[in-house]
Amino acid sequence: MENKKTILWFRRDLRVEDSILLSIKAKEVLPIFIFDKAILKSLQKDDKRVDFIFKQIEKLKISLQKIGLELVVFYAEVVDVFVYLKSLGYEEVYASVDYDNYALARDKKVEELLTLHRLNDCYIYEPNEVLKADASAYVVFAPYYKLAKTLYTKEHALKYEFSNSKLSNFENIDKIHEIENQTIILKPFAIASINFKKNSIVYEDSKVKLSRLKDKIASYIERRDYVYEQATSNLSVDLRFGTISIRAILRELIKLKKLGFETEGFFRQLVFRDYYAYLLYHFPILHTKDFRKCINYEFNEDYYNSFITANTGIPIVDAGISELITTGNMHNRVRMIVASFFCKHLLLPWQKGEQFFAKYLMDYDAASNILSWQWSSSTGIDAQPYFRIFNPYSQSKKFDKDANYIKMHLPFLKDIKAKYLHDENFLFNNEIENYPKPIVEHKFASQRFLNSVRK
DNA sequence: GAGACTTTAGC
DNA sequence: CTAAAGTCT
Repeated sequence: MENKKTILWFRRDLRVEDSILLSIKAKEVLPIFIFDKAILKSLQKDDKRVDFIFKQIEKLKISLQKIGLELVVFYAEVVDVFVYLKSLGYEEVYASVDYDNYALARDKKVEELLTLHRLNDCYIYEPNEVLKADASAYVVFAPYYKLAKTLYTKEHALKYEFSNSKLSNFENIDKIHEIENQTIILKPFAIASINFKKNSIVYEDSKVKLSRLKDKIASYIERRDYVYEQATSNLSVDLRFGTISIRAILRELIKLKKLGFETEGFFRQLVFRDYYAYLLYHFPILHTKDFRKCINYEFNEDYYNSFITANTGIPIVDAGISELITTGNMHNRVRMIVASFFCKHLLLPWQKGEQFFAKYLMDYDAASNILSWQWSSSTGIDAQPYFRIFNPYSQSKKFDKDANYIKMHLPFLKDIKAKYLHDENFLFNNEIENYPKPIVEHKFASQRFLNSVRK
């Protein structure tokens, strides 16, 4: 290792502070980031995530310069980048783990070219760290969590320091290196060079969000489901791209605990995120297939189109879809409500809903998204029991009592009394300007779903 | 507002 | 035996 030319491949860890990648000791290192053509080609040119990532890459480049390094940015197919770097004498690459199908297939191809070292930078635990006595994986969260807690040590929250490795010599370091047909094309360092549009959104700094956790943590468990309140951490997008280290969050929790705050509820949610990545790692079939229960889905295109255009006539559902499309985010409780509605009331296959979320969510994470949809549809491992069907009206009444969330995202409903927006009878029997009547009736849809479960 | 509904891993 | 992001009566 000592004499090798080493690539540090940033992907889900777009930061300098507390980076396992930068703690790697090597003779000379080349930090890189790849705008993957295989992924980008399927996205719309104004995709908010690409804009977000580009802005993080600009920040990362500057942060790396401050410690004597540079970031080389590629716009290419991943394999083409490593063929090129191999031709320049690079022999090994370090990168954070990624367990979704696309990432696994991509990494396998990279491994055929160079030595790939995987780093567990994104999760608290290693995938084989929390296992049953017979060394198999847990399929129920409660016992997984119980063991995970007892295994948790200070080491899990360790802060990694920069190894002071020296930068490898590389030309045109300030350009974007596009590779097309084995040819390098040098382009200016701008989002237009990867054929995407700049967005005017200003993203909140992850450290600011983390510092705000102190004000939220005490009431987190009690308030996090109230969809109009800013009671959640909003850190999911930072965990997705590694603009904050999971260990930095753990250290913050340790600090808050010392100050006397009850932090376990939030910690448990972080472990849930770990657990979902762990399940996808141990049971890759979950990517696409129903695991436990099977549902006789019917793909009704009218239902689907009503759903994705926020025209189901159920206010909480349409408000959620509206939030997703306009902001790239959706409150977690609303994600559960709309996913349940999609699978159970509309009898649409969860995979279609998962893909729809994937298209818009800023914090899109394959493991969290797939496993959450599998939970909602009652088809996954440790999923919601199939007979438990969310009543969207009860849910909105409970978690958006004054309909503030609904009215924020569907402003044309602002003059309707909140209680009517949670009232199925009212919505069925009254005309609302510019708004359709509900496309399904709750009781009918629930019954239809139960009849569609293959036992 | 307490109890029924209902499944099953894991200890 | 316990636990699991709920609903309905």
